[in-house]
Amino acid sequence: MNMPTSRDVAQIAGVSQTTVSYVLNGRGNVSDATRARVLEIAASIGYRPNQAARSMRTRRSGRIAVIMGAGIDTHLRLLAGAAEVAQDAGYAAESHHVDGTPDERGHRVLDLAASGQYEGILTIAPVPDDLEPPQGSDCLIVPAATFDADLHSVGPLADGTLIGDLVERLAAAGHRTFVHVSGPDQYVSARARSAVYTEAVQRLGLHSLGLIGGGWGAETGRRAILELPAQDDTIAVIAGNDDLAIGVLRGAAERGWTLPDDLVVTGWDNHEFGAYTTPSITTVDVDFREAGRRAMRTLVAALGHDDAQPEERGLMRIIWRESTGPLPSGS
Amino acid sequence: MNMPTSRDVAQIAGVSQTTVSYVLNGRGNVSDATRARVLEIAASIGYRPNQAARSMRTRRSGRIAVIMGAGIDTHLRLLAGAAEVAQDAGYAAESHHVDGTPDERGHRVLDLAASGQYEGILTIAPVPDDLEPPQGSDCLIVPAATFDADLHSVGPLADGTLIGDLVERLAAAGHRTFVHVSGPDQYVSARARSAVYTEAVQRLGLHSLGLIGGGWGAETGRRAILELPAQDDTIAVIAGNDDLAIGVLRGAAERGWTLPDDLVVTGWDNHEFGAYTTPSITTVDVDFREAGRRAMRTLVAALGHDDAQPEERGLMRIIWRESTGPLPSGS
DNA sequence: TTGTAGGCGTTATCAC
DNA sequence: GTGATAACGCCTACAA
Repeated sequence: MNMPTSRDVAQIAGVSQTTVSYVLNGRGNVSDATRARVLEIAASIGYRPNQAARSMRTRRSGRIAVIMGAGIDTHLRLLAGAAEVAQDAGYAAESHHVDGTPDERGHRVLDLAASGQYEGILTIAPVPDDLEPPQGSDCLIVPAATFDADLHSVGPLADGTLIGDLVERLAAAGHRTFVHVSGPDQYVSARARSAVYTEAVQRLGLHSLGLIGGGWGAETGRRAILELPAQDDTIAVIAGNDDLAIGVLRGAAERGWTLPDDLVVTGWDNHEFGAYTTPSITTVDVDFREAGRRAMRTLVAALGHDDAQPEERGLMRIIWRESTGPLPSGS
Repeated sequence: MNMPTSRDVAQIAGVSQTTVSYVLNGRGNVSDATRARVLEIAASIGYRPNQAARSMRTRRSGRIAVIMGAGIDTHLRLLAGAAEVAQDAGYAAESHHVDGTPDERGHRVLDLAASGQYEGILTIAPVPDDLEPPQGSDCLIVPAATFDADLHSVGPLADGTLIGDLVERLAAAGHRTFVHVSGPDQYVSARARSAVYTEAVQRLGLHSLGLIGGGWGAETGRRAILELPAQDDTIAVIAGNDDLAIGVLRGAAERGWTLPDDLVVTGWDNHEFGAYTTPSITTVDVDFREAGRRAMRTLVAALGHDDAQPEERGLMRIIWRESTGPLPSGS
C-alpha cells in the first residue's frame, strides 16, 4: 500500500509541502502553531519520510557496509554495537560476510566502495593494511582495529596491554617458561598482543618458547601443545583466545600433563564456556559490543566531518580462574 | 565525488538515456551493436545504477531487515547465510539487534514494518507467534523458525527429530533415566526439541525426570544438575545446546559425578569447544549458514511472488563423542 | 530500433 | 513565516 507523503501531510494541515519539510528538518522559520499542527498530523497519519527520495535529493545514501568474516563468534557482538550506533546516527548498516583471505576481503571492500552505494565501510574482519579507497570515491573505509603511522595499534580492539599483566602476574607466581599461541597475524589485535607478549617476556627476563601462529581454532591450541618438546619446568601458555586455550587444555590432557604443575594457560575474550571447563579458564573479558560502538562512532564522526572524541574507559579486564593455578594475592 | 549516471553513459555512447536503461534491464529491443557499446562504456566509466533513484521509481526499497537477538553466537552464521541470499537477489540486508523479550522485539518489528522502509523482515531471534504486520503495510514478516497451522514446527531450524535418535541410541545403550535441559521455550526450535524428547521418552517407555527450562547459558545447565535429586541410575541428560551441556558437565564435576557411570550428556549446535572438553561433548551439528540461506530464500521468494521450492537436504547430523560413553555399534 | 517526456518524494533556492 | 518551483537519477508509457 502507499505510504503517506509529506505532501499528504501538507494538504491535511493546509500548508505547503515545503513547510512540512521545514518542520521535519528543523530548518527555516516556522511558527510554533504551524509546527505543532504539522507534527501532530504527521504522527496521526503515520507519516515517515521516504529514505530513497531523501537520499536522492541529498545525494547521501545513508548506507554503511560492515565487513565481517564468517567464522568468528565475537564479531556478532561487534556488529550489534556498530549497528546500534549507525542506526542512532540515521544510517542503515548492512553486513557483508566475506570468507577467505584479507586480500579477498580487500577486493570486496574496494568493489563496495567503487559501487558508490555506501558512504562508509567498517571492516571488522581483517583487510590488507594498506587498503585505500579507489580514486575519486568518497567512501570512507574504517577498520575496527588498525595501526597508526607509528605502527602502534589503535582502535578499541587492538589493546593488548593486559597480556603484559597476565605475564607479570604469572611471573610473580614463579613461572619462568612461557609460550604464546597467538592466532592469525592478519588480525591487528593478534599482532598487538604478540608484541606485548614479546616485550613483557624480554623485560622480565623470562624464557620464551616462542610464538605459535595458525588459526583461531581450538585445534591450533591442541597441536601447539602436542608439538612442544618435553619440559622440566611448568609452561605458562598465553593463548590468543579461549578456543585456543581449550585446545591447549585438551592437548595437555592428551599428554598427561596436569594443571597447574605441568602447565598453566590463559585465554582471551571471556567466552562463556571458559567458566565451565574443568579447570575453568583464566581469560580477558572484552566488551565487544562497546568496541563495535566505538568503531562505528569513529566512522560516523568522520562522515559528519566531526572529530571523534577519544573514549577513555578500558574495554577489557582480566578474569582469573582455575587454569592459572593459585597466585600470590595482591596485584 | 559524483558517480556517473546513466545519462552520462548515454551521452558518451551517443544514444538516449532510455536506451541505456533498456540495455541494463534487458527490456525493450536494442540492437546487439548498441547493447555492446553501451555495456562497454558503462563498464569503462564505472557506472553503477543509483539504488535510491531506482527504488524511488520502482517504489520498492530493496531493503530487508534481519532481526537478531544480541547474545547467541550461532546467529552470526544464520545472518551470514541470510545476507548472502538477500544480496544475490538484489536486496540490501540490514541487521537490527534487539535485546529483551520476544514482545519487545515484536514491537520493534512492527515499527520497522510500519516505517514503510522495508520490503520484508526476517526474524532470527524469536518474536511473538501471532505477530501480524500492521494494517495496510505490505511488509512481509518471515520468522526463521515457526509453526504451521497444525502446530508443527517448520523452517530449517525447527527440526528436532534428531533428539529422537539421540534418545533411542542412548536407550539402546541401556539408559533408562532421562532429563531434558531445554533452553528458553520462546524459541520454536527449543519447543520442537522438547516435543520430540517427550514423544520419544513416552514411546520407548523411559523414565523422564522432566524438562528443565531457563536460559541458553551454561549456568542453567550447571544448576539443573546441582538441583537434581540423587539418583541410583545413570542419568542421560539431553541438553538444548552445547553451552547447557558444558554447564551440565561442570555441575556433574562439582557433585563428584563421573561420566559415563553417573551421567551422560548430549548437546546441540556443534560448537567448536565441545570437541575439546574432557570429556568431549556428543552433539548435533547444524548447518546454520545454510539454514539462514533457506530462511532468506523463503522471504525473497515471497517478495517475488514466487513459491519457494522446498529444500530436501537435512541440515543436521549427530556427532557422537565421549560425553555419551561407549555405545553399542551399529545404528 | 530508438527517443521524448513525465514523475516517484524529497530538499533547497528564491520570491513573496 | 510561508509557498512556488526546480532538481536528484531512474524507469516506462508512448511517440517517432
